[in-house]
Amino acid sequence: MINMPDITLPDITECARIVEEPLSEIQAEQLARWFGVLSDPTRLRLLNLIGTKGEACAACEMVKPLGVSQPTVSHHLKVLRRAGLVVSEKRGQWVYYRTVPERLASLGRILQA
Amino acid sequence: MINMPDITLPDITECARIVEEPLSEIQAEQLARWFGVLSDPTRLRLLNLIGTKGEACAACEMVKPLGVSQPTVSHHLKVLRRAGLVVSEKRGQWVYYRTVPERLASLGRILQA
DNA sequence: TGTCTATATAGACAATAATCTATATGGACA
DNA sequence: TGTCCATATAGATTATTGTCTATATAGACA
Repeated sequence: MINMPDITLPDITECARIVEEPLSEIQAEQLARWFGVLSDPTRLRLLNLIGTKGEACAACEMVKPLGVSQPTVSHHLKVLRRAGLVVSEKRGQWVYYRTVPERLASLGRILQA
Repeated sequence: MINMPDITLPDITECARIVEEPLSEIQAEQLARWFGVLSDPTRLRLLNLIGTKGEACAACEMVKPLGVSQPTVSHHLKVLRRAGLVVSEKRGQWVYYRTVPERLASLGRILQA
């Protein structure tokens, strides 16, 4: 079965486009947290690795190419999962990850004027 | 005269869309730095304030509504300026800021699959 | 049911970054 | 030219976060 995000972050499309409508203090904090998820190179590489492969297994396909420890990969995958940017699915002994492109896209739209 | 960015960050459009083409370690680091600029609520509020007003003066229009000190505003404006997300122009005694929407938009496109 | 292995958690540590107060700078205008 | 005010810098402090090692968990499969 597919893991859903632990934390349901507010629907990005509800936030004003960044340079158009006024942004409340709370919205700014939520948005900042979103961008914070993307502000780490290891997480971006994980996201990219999963995205380009279509699907990737945590330990078997990510630890070695990224050159960081297994707990570090686990930690970052959790951050991505909680943000809803990836979903995971256990098959056999391994956990496979896929990206959620719509989630990324909706974040991207905030930056388009 | 208009201030240009101190640091010329790599053209975002040269980076692969995040979930499509492979991302090098260096590209990931540059991208992460970009998103890092957007990962602070105070900076997002500054960007939004400037964007919605069309133009805003540093001390006279930003310090009070944001509820942070003048040096803090100055610091964040510098970060935004160096990232090329805003440009500044001195007129009379004040420095006025404008956003650079294309710069934001190109960053946004990276997230669109 | 027991063992083995993938993944997650705990806890420590180091680096980064956001904020403040105090002070410097520099340019506008009398 | 001198004063004043907007802005920038310096330096200290605190909070956050990314990483590691060590260990726990949990579930697949013999």
